Amino acid sequence: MWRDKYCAEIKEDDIGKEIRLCGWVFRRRDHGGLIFIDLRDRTGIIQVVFSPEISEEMHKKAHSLRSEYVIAVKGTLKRRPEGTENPEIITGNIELWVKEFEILSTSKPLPFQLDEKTEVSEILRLKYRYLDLRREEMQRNFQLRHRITMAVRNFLDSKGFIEIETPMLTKSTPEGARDFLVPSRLNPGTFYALPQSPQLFKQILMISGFDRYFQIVRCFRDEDLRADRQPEFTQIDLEMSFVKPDHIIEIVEEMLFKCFKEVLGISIEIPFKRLTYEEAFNKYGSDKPDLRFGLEIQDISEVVKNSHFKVFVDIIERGGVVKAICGKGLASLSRGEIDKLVALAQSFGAKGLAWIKVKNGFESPIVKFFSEGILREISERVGVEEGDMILFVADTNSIACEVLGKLRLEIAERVAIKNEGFYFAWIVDFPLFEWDQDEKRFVSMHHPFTSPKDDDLEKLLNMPEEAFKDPYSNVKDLKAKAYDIVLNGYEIGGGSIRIHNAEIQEQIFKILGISEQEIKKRFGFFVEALKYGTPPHGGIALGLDRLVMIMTGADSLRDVIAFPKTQKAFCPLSEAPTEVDLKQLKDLHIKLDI
RNA sequence: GGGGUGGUAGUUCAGCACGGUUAGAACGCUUGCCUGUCACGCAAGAGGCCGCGGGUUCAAGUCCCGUCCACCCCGCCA
Repeated sequence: MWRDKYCAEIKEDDIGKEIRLCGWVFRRRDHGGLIFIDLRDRTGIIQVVFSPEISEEMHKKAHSLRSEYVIAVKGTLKRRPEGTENPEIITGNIELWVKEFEILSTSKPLPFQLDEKTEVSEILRLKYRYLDLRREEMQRNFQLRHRITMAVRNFLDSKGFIEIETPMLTKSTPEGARDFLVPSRLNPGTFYALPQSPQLFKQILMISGFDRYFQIVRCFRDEDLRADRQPEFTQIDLEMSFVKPDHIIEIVEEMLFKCFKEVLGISIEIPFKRLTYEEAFNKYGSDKPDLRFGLEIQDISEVVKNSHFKVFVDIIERGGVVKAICGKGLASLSRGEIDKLVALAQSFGAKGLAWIKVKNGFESPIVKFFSEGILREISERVGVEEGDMILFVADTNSIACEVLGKLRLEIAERVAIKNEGFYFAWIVDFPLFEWDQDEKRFVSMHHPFTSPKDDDLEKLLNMPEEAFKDPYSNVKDLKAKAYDIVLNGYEIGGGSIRIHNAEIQEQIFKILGISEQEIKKRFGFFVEALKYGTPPHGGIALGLDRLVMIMTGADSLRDVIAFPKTQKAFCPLSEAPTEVDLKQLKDLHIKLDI
């Protein structure tokens, strides 16, 4: 053994003992006479002292120490002289007087400093990720991530779940996100896909009788990246047989309760709030509402339909709505800043954005179209105070809500009104399908294996084929046994009760416009499996990375994934992706066309 | 695919609106001094393709066009 203990685990009861430590030279303070080194490992730092009075030779050698050299030291632990204690660090009352030490490894001067003083560009941090990960903040994030996964594993194990691995080389599925493809050398011209999720396999495990499955599993989606989206990410995936939505919801609530308790020492409030999809959409313009603040969207169509503002009246008459939110603190915006806000609303899909400042009365070019009574009524509904601004979008309900929902987030970002803490909610009663304008067909809102609500089963099976191609048919009204879990405005998970009946499954595929031939080719194995005694089952997948991100307070997934990718899905450390040898391509029967 | 912000010593940034001597600061690095520091201190020094390409101009870090990269967002994606 090189060492007796970790640096920050040394306590005052070791005073007087001879102790061996290993670690990295964090900071050195060379006084010529005395040399102080902050020795660092994953637990923290401790001050070690090199004095010529202890060893002339070692003191001389210590002059050559530089940042991030790896050293092993042996010496006596002493209490620091009175007045030299450092209350900022755990080991601030003690220090190790070095008798002997060895330089195990030297380091080039660093491309960036490892202290938390300056924010370093991410590309550089990722290129030298091994250095970045040495930083205390990163060490903390990954230790926390580990404790979260341990809490999850222990909890699910205690509830009788078994962890089973599913293939990484699997089958491409046409619905959902773009697949990452892997060419098969042994089967020229064919490809595996990396899993977007283990969806079908975990359902087959239910058919196999495992009853309760879970997996902490990597998933892959070849879509554009965001701060909260990486091309590969990790899910806490679980599935149970003989359950209804409430069973899944309760087990997830209990799991998260244990997780927050064990890892952060926080008792979150369960059960979580539940919102229907419709409520969430109408109040917050989103299916993942951030409930850390108010600023709810208000429908004021009734109030303004008798006003003289023709734009609003016309839209209402054509079946549209007028909705508004409180622009907290925005009355001070200049005309130019308002123009920018309007442009932002337009970039979100609105035709325009009307506004009224609340500033010594009401101030706006459109104020003349409204009576004092109407203005007061609107103000009251929207909840504006002096210094705020009322923002209106008049459009179809879905556009009005979506645009105001995005503006709501923008406003909260600007005026910092978000509460601290963890605001969970379940979003339930999702539509089973939504209309895809590009493809001119219905697509699954969740995925094609989601069970309709019991009340809608009859309707679904008797749905005439003409309805499948009609965006206004009552296909859009069918509800799913699906639930999403939302935390602080992030969707951290989603699941559903699945279809366990081949007839219903085939009907769903028909509505999706997937031909029988296609069904057979893509999902044949699965539809066949459904016919051999399938228990009712359902499950959920939680985004582990997002959960860790929120629990650590990080604002990007990149800070909780050890080796993440940039927005162009590039890994600055390994420089993947790269070109490959022609020979490799030949083996795979692939010719490039670029 | 689209919009926004940024790219200047190793790092973080200033300089750019108004083009003009030798491109600055802080931290880091190197050397020397320093026995109680802890973001140690003091002194000296090294360090620049101003992202890349083109253009305007007597003159470009600064203006114009293009391009690449990073980040944030829309589309896309559970």
